Amino acid sequence: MTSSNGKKAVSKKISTTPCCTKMGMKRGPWTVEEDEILVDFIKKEGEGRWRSLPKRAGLLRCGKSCRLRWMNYLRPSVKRGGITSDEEDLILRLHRLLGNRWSLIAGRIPGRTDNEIKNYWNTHLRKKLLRQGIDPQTHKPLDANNILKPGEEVSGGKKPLEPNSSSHTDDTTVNSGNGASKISVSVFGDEDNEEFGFFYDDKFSSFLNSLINDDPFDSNIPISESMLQTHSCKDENVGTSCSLGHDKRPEDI
DNA sequence: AACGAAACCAACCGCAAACGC
DNA sequence: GGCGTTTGCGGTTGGTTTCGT
Repeated sequence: MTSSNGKKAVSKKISTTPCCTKMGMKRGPWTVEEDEILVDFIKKEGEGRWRSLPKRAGLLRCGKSCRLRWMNYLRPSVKRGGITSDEEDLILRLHRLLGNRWSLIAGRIPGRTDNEIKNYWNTHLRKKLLRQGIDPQTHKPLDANNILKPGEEVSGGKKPLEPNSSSHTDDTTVNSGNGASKISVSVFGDEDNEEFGFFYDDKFSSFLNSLINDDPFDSNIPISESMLQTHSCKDENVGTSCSLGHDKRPEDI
């Protein structure tokens, strides 16, 4: 697309059950003009009320598309450019702990979006771990037959994600839904799952901070799903929303 | 230079939770 | 509490770019 990433803005495809084309909405890559309209409007009116935003801003896009474009690309806090080795290390650590909870992972990496991290994981880190003989979902060693050798391709080609990958219950288990369900995390190798108890916000924060700074797992700090929810954040410095549940809308804050 | 394969990544979809009445 | 609407998330798609032959 032509917009800020330099790619061509070409209108194209797209599949069969569009939510936007129903109402005559435009789909596909954003143009520079559309980006400008969206940025200008949000500067004036602020984020939120995505459903009505396109109409108010004069865009022929659905609200979802506007939100996505803003969150993943147009926000000033979004950092462009390659993932650094430090960021990569952090992503690995956080993924080991949290699994495919991209928004939560992104929330701890300033300027990176969930979509970007998800893409980076699927195209780089997943393969890297496989080459090292590590299961990218469980972070456990693979058996010898499954180790990806240099130059070998991940089976499944362009479908890097395992079906139901989010539902496996090995060592990084995250129950679906929010509620009061607990997250059970084992990061200590091949031992049985560690079922952590509940604890509170400050501990979660320090836990994640220790994750960033050092190996947190020596500390045996337990982590619960409810804490992850509580730490939904709209960090000014952090590009993406990182709630597990759903954030309060801006007008509610 | 031409072609095909692989890699990359923006954007889409479906779903579930939160919200508001 | 029920119900419709809105928002946000994770998984997936497919067009474009890059790489290899």
